[in-house]
Amino acid sequence: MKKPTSPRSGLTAKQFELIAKALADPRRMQLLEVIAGEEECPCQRLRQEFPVSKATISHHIKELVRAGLVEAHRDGQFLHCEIRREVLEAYAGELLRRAGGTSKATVA
Amino acid sequence: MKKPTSPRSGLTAKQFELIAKALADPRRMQLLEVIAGEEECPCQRLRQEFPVSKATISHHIKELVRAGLVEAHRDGQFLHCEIRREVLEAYAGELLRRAGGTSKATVA
DNA sequence: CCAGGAGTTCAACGGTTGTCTAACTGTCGT
DNA sequence: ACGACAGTTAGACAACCGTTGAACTCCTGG
Repeated sequence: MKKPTSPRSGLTAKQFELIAKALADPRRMQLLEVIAGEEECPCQRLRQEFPVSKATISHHIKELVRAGLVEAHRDGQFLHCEIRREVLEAYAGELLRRAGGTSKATVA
Repeated sequence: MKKPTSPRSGLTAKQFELIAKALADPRRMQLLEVIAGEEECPCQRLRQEFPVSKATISHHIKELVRAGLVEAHRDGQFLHCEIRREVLEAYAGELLRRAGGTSKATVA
């Protein structure tokens, strides 16, 4: 058995965990907020916004992508990040579904 | 400035962060699920459910309480845990509010 | 072709954290 | 009062993670 919890939200148990971990770091959350703020947010923008090295930015973006929270396309030498709201909403929904109990908790 | 992000959901920025971290650990999430499953869940129950030492359980519960996700009352030698759905829902709401962007994302 | 900039990868360091055992506190039944 | 049981605290250890600088690749403009 690989799926103890039924992914009614379209989220794998593993993915759910990855998202939770991705959201746990404050800096990464900030990055996500900025990415969500603009469509097709260039990676460069993030560096200007926060006092972190580009290696760190790269690392965080990789994690966000791994969690499925953002999608990254490469445009020449630039990398554009786009948030995947569906996934975030699915996470929020699954969260309430797991611990919501009596509350029907339907999101979005 | 102590509040860069306005807590429209009633969640402090700090609390938001605490909740995110509390939710990040898979085991803690499982504990929360069990707690949410029953009202007034006795601490003992959790030990039977998972193969972890009582010290670990105690630690996790402390974290959950610190995040405001559960409330614990002591009844004699027993400790009863109760989930605070309002807080969980507030977290889910704030999450979508921060990264939801275009989506209105109203929860509960 | 070459110089420079954008992003990735690597090895390393420091801090955080989940887990344990062991000792402790507090409560109940007898 | 004693012993058994529920939970807490302290200390220690291992694993993980965020962060960095440096070396690397790839793309672009001249």
